[in-house]
Amino acid sequence: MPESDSELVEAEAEETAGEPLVRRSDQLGLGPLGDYIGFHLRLAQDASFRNFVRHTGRRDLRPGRFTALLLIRENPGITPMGLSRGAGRDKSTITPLLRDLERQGLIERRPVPTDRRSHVLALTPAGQTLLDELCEHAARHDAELDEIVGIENKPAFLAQLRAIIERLG
Amino acid sequence: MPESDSELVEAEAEETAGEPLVRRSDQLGLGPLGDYIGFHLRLAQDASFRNFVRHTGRRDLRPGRFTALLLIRENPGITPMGLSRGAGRDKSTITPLLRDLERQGLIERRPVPTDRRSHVLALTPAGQTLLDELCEHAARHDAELDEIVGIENKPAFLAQLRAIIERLG
DNA sequence: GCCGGTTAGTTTGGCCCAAAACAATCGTCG
DNA sequence: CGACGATTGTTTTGGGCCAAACTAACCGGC
Repeated sequence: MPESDSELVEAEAEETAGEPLVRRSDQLGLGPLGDYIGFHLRLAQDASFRNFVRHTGRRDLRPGRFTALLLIRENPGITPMGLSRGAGRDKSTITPLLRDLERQGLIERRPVPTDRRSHVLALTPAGQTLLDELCEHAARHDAELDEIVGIENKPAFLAQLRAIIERLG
Repeated sequence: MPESDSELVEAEAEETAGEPLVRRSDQLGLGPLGDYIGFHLRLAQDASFRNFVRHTGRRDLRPGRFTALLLIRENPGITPMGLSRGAGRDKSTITPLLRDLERQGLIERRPVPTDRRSHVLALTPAGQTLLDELCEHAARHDAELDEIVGIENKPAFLAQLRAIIERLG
């Protein structure tokens, strides 16, 4: 009976003292990624995004909605195309966003007499109220970022982000 | 015939010397957004993302795929969950991503004998070849970012991004 | 051995986003 | 005036991403 029913045993010899077959997920190497600005930019933006949502508590009002409402308030007479450029989003992204905001009674679209293709956007009273509330959350959220970066470093940090935004247009 | 067929004319009196009805899109105000780190983080990440795609030329291989391939190469024996944590993506995002990479013949999934729930990921030769090519594009892309930020500022800049990632994790 | 809590991976549903195709309108130039 | 190119906004299509619900498998204690 020396080797009656053993056939698939040798496959495990690989494990001895060599690398483990399965890599534990808490000791990963990043390779070149560890030094890439782009990679860290992505992770930092994700973290900031999630923190914003955590602050507002409402999952239905993401940064995109907030940006839209704020730009509408700050720029009376803005059109969807203006909003698209100001928010850095494609116009095809703006259409359903405005449709939702309008359906929720937060904004109004008014026809503009000089150009029948376009229309002008404005906050409703409900929209202003909601925006005021969101602004508080956003301010607290960004104050956290200020603290992490360090107030004294903020101007330089913002300048670097702006340089990336402009030079890579 | 002093006023034979004119009735809807008075509506235009509003335009005189007051604010224009329609805001031109090249002179937008940002309000509080102009000082928000989060807002600039989002725009910078968008710009970096688009620049990466521009460098590779291929619209089907976004940064997410690149990150996955690189982490698989850098961490032999990595599992989908490890990849999820390393790349900072939800595990439900990883599933279709791996399915596609496998269908394209770029990666392999091997069963792991000690845990029948999981499997181990590995690059195929085709995957290695493609990754090598992508690495060149990625290096050039990130070198642009280095230049924009300024090599002497890069360590501090990366440290600030990492601080955001960790403290808001 | 078995049972409750945990973990790996998949599926489903929903939002955000962009590219491309399209209709309506505008401006201009002849 | 009238035609042509540019611009506004919508729709369609396709992808990435997340959260929650689900299945299968693991692991601990009893």
